[in-house]
Amino acid sequence: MKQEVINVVRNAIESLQKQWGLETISDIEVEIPRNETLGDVAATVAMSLAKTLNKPPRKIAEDIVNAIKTMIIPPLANGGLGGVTAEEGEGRLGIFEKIEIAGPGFINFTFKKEYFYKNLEKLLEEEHSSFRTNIGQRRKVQVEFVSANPTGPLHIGHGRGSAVGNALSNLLQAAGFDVQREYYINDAGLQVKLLGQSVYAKYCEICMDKYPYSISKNAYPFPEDGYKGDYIYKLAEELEKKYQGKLWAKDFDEISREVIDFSYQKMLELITKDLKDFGIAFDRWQSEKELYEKGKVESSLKTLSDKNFLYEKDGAMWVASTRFGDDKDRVVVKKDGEYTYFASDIAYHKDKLDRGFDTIINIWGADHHGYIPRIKSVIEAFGLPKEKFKVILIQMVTLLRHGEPVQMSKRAGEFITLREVIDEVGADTAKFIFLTRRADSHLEFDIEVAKEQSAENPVFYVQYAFARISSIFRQAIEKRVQGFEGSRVQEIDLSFLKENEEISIVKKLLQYPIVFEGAVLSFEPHRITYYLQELARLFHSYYNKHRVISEDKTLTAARLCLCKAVQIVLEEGLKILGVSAPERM
RNA sequence: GCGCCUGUAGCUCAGUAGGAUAGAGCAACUGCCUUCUAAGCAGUGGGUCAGGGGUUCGAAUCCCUUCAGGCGCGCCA
Repeated sequence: MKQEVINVVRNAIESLQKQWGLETISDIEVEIPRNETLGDVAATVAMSLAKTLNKPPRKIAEDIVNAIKTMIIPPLANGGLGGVTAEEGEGRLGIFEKIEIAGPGFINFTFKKEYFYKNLEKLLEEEHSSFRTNIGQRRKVQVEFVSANPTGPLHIGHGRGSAVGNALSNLLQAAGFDVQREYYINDAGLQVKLLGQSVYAKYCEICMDKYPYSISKNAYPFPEDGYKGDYIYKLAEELEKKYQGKLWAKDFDEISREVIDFSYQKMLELITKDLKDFGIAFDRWQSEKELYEKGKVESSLKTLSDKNFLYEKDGAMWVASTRFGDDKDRVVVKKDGEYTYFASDIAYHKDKLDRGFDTIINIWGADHHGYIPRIKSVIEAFGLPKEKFKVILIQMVTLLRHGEPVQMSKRAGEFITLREVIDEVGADTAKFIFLTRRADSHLEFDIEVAKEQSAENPVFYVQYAFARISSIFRQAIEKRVQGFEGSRVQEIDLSFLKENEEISIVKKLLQYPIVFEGAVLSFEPHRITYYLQELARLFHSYYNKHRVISEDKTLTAARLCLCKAVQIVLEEGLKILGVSAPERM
C-alpha cells in the first residue's frame, strides 16, 4: 500500500526535478493517517522539501499532484504489487480514487475499492506465503535469551525475557532470517558450586534422619550465601535417591563433581521443562564449562594478548577495555589465578561471531546494561564489527498480587516462579501480557488481575475473533453454503464487500506487512500484539453489525472470503507471538 | 557522584524513525442475546503528554536543564 504511493510520488518528483533544480531526491516518506477519513496513505514530502526549495509546502504539493495527474500511472502488476492499471481505472488516477492536499501540505491518497478487492484476492490466493518477506535474505542471526543460571527455577523475569526472545526469533524467521535460538549455560564457576554445596548440606540432613544408626557422622554446614527454597530440598532428596548414603560425610571437594553436576543438570531439566510448557524451545545450548574444556577461553585471551589488549597489574590480568569506550579496564584473571566471568564471556562472544552469524542478539535483563560496553570493546579489540552485536534489554518485572508488590528475594528463596505463573494464569495469557509492552518499559504484572480478568484479557479478545471465524466456517460447512474454497477465490465477486466496515477490515489486513516490517526492523514484536488487537476489534464490530452467512449466496461467498483473510492474518500474528489460535473457546 | 532506562486518562500501557483533533484495555455509567460463540458490540465521561527552556513550517517524539522512580557502577556471577 505504501509502496505504490512512494513510486508515484517519486516519479512525479523526478519529472519536476529539473524544473525545481533539485539535485538529489531523498527517500519518500509516507504514513498511514491517523484519521481514516483523510485518506489511506499520506505523503509528507511537500513539507520536508519546503525548506530546500524555498517554496510554500502547499504549492509544492500542488505541483506534485498536478504532475501525477498528467502521468499515466504504470500498471502496478508490472511491479508485482497488484492493483489495477490506469486503463482499468477511470481517468488518469489509476488505482487512486482521489489525491488531495490537506493541512499544512499533506498529500493524501485514497485508493479505489477495486484496489482492495484485488489485494484481498491476492492474500487469499497466497495465504501465509504472502507474508514470507525476504527482508532477512537468509542472513544468519542468533538470538540468545533466558540463559538463566542453572541454580534455581526460572522466575517471572525470565518469563518475560523468554517470551520476547521467542517472539523476536519467530519474527525474524518469518522475515527471512536464518535464526538460531541459543541458551548459554553458566555451568562453571562459583554459582554452580554454591548450588552443589547447598544441596549437599540438605542431603546430609536427610541422611542423618534416614540413617540414624550412624549418628557419629556429621552434617555439612549450609553455606552462608547458599541457595534456599524448597527446590534445594527436592534436589537433595533426588540426590539421596540416586546415591543413598554413599556421598555422606565426605570431604566436599572429594565428591563435589558428582554433587554439582547432578544438581545443575537436574536444574536444567526443570528449566527445560518449564520452558517447554511455556512453549519455548532452543536450537542450541552452549555450556560455559565446555568453552574452558575446549580451550576457547585460553585461546581468546591469547588473541587479545597478541593484540596488546591484555596487561598485568596488581597480580591480576586486565583487559584494556577503556580503549574502546568502557568506563574502566576489567579483570579477566584474578590474583588467585581464577578466571572471572568476563573471561568466559569474551570467549563466548568471540565464539558466536566466529560461527559466522551476521548478527548476534543478546536478550538481557536491564540490570546487566553496565556489561554492554565491555563486551563491545572486546569485540572491537578482536577486530570484529561491533554492529553485529546487539543487546535488547528487558526491564524489570514488578510482580503484584491484588495490587500489592510481592517481595522477591532470591537469597531467601522467595520468588514467584515462571511455573507458578503458567499454572495460575496460563502460558498464552502470560506471553501476551509480556508482549504488550515495549522491552524497555517497566512491567507491572498483577498475577491476580491476570487471573481474575482472564475472561476480559486482551489475549482472549484476539483468540476469540479467531474462534468466532472458525465457528462461522463450521456453520458454513454444516449448511453447505457455497462459500470460500481456496482454489475458487477468483470466481467469487469480492466487490459485494461494499460496507464501510468491510473496506476498513481489508485496509487493516493490507497494513499487516507494514506493521510486520516495522516490527522486524526495530526488533519490536510488541507491535504485532497491538496490531492484532486492532484487527480483532474491527472484526468483532463487523460481526455484531453484519451477518456473514445469509440467503444472498454471492454476498455470503464474498464475506466468507473476508473472514478467511482475517483468520489467516490473525493466525500469522499469533504464531509470531507464540500464542495459540484456538478454533473453539 | 557517574552511567543506562522510565515519567502519557483514576490504574496498566500504546503512540508507527518529527506530522493533522494524543489512543486502547481495566475501572465507572447507559443500552444490545428467539438468527454465524455476549470471552462480544454500540455509546458517555475522563489529559498542563512530570516541570521549564530550545531546535522548525510542525515536538509526546530531537537537544539542554530541573524533579521523580527503577537499575547498574566488584579481582561476584
